[in-house]
Amino acid sequence: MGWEGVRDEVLRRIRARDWPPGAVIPGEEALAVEFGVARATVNRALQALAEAGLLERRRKAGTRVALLPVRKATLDISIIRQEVEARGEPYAHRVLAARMEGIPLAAALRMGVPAGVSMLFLETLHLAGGRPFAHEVRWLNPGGLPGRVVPDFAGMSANEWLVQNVAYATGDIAFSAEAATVGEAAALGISAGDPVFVTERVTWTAEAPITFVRLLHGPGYRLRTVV
Amino acid sequence: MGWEGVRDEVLRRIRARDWPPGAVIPGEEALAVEFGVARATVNRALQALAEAGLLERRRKAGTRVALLPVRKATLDISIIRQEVEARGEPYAHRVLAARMEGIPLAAALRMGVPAGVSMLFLETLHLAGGRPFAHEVRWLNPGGLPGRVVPDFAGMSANEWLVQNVAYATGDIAFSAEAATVGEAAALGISAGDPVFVTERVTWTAEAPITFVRLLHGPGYRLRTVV
DNA sequence: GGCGTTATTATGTCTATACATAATGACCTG
DNA sequence: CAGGTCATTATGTATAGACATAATAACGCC
Repeated sequence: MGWEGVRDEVLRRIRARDWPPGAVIPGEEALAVEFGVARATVNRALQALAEAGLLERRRKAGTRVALLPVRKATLDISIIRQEVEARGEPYAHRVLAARMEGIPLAAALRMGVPAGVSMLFLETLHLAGGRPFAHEVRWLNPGGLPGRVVPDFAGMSANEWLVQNVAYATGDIAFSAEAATVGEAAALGISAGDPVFVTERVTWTAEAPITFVRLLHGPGYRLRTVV
Repeated sequence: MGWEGVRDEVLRRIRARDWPPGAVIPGEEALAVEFGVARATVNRALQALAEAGLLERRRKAGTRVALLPVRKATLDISIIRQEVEARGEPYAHRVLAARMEGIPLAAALRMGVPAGVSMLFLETLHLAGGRPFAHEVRWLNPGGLPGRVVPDFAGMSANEWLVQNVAYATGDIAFSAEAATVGEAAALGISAGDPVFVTERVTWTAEAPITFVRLLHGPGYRLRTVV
């Protein structure tokens, strides 16, 4: 029995309530003996279950079944082009605006910089099969970029360029539902006031804030967790 | 240097483009020698980075820096009561409807059962500080529950009861933005057509589908990733 | 009894070694 | 040259043993 086998058996016992919520389960040593494996193998299995939120582990106190397991859902944040192509539709994008501009307060707060700082403002429309798929508004901090060089984003969207050139950064993401403004509705080909799915993302490197992007998807868009 | 140290150093080299996207990085053995640790320690570090989507590993082929790293965002799916209380507001809920009913096609498709099967239909309003916080519509399969016993959900919401009693199940989650119907708007105290943030969740155990729930959050709600 | 100190203990991690597994690339054969 | 076979190789996993760490429980002191 490998560590996945141990994991599955422990999971089975949790689900079967052999070990009810809140109960302390046997120690790694005991389980290792029972399953006939090394303690390290049990450790790997229990760590995986703890990571998933089903077990709570504390040194000395032992391992217990989580009382209110926090289910962790994971989302794949992929490039919009990939997302569109995965639907079997041809991707295209149009840059609607690209200019240096002082950033407004809302964006400044999220990026943790003073309002009014000059950044590159980008407005982009992403198309799937020729129809509007997502509307993107972005502030980009040129000072945080390698070589401080910014391409025009005609050939490659900022989304994709950043992933390839400033990738491996950290960030926060928030999702919400909002009513489309007149301008947003026009870009997406919907009516003002229609509900839009909003993704807001802030990206930093260790040194500097990189970008704040606000992405709008029109009606019909669904964001799904990966299994 | 522990495995986290190795992970951080590898991450640093990726970000610094010492190892550019697509490049094959040295093998575990070589890195172990370089860092002066055991191969198992390097393995742990590289596995963590592969899990995060920054490295791609294949037996024999080696480890390479991901060309288009798929960033994985994780969400904590907590109990609504906890979510409300975390905001410092008192939680309450009201069961608006609870009756056996044949499930409609949309719910049947998502649960993978024939339409019209009789299930418990629940409509619940979750309140934060006395104001509507979320509107919940749920179909619950009594056959999948332990002892086939279903409480009334006056004292504890179905949300919380399920987590405690049928927990550790698997599920799919999808998010979208929709316009509130007249009935939904009335329940949430908003206007019909206002954008609502919709969470749809299907839950199974190994044996049977358990529940399909559609959760509506009014304007102002934001779903955030955990760091 | 209250409180600070110490011993104990379960998990966390590292090591060295070994074998398993998958996939590549070279080799061989028709 | 096409196609199949096999050796090679990097990762995947298991092992026993050891020490580190954190947190509880026991102890002793006042």
